[in-house]
Amino acid sequence: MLSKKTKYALHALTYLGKHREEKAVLIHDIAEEHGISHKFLENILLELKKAGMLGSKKGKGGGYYLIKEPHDIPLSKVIRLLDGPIALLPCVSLNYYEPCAECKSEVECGINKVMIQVRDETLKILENKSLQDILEK
Amino acid sequence: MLSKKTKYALHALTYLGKHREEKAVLIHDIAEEHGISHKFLENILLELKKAGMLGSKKGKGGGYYLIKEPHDIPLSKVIRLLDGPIALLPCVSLNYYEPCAECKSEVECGINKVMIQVRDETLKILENKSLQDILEK
DNA sequence: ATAAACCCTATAAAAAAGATAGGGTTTATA
DNA sequence: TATAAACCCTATCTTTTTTATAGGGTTTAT
Repeated sequence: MLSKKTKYALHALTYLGKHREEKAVLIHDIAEEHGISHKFLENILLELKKAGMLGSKKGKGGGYYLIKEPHDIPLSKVIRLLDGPIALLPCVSLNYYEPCAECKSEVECGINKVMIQVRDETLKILENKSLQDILEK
Repeated sequence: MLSKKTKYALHALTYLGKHREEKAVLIHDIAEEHGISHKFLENILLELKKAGMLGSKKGKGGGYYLIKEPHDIPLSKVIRLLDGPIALLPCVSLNYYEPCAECKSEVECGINKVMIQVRDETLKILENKSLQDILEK
């Protein structure tokens, strides 16, 4: 399951996407819209900013705004940033690979073979669907 | 990511599948093979048993054994039993549905639409792949 | 009888997730 | 240029979930 962090991030991005004509959107407004803690959301927006998805303007009248076109923000990127691996096993993760402690041999293991299929089908969707698709619904 | 519980369960089932000619396999043997805590694994096997996937024999000379053909144990069932929902969002889970607190309207939300696709593609694999496939590798 | 092995429930420990706190820096504007 | 608004940053606390352990109960082959 996606963490709240990721869900909040997706909702925040959606909100920003819907308010693209505005120069900057306040954390406060996004938080209120979705009933999220202001401070918790702040941390998330900061991460999104560091990852290059958002821009911000400090000071009075400041706020956050998208700096990419919605179709250039794949959902896989958001999920990986906030939640880490998309794969169901560390040993088949493309971005966060780690061996499984309880597994003697990745070559002989039959479990990872299936999980590679799941990973690939999932990525086929999440790498091709973007914020644009969420906005269009 | 799959929890250790689920991973251990899959390894245990695999072990039992490989030792089907034996009448009963000891928890101890499975635990040792994969470096798992005996007692932790015991709880897991108990859950699998209650779910009707395993049989057991008490007393000296007892142990666990499969009571279904490996191809009749879909991976989706094991995962759902130990880990719960397979879907990435509670609001698109078929077996563990719950609304998302931060979401105002499921109809208007664009996020769940994508997650339904992911769920369906994932299930297409996990409901059709079984212990048999893991054993065959 | 005894020892081996599963059965069951409760609790503890560790890790992860979620949330909060508080001050720092920047900037529009009066 | 003082002030208030708003983002920036890091640390800590709380809660929840996951992982693991403990200890005794019951069954059964020998």
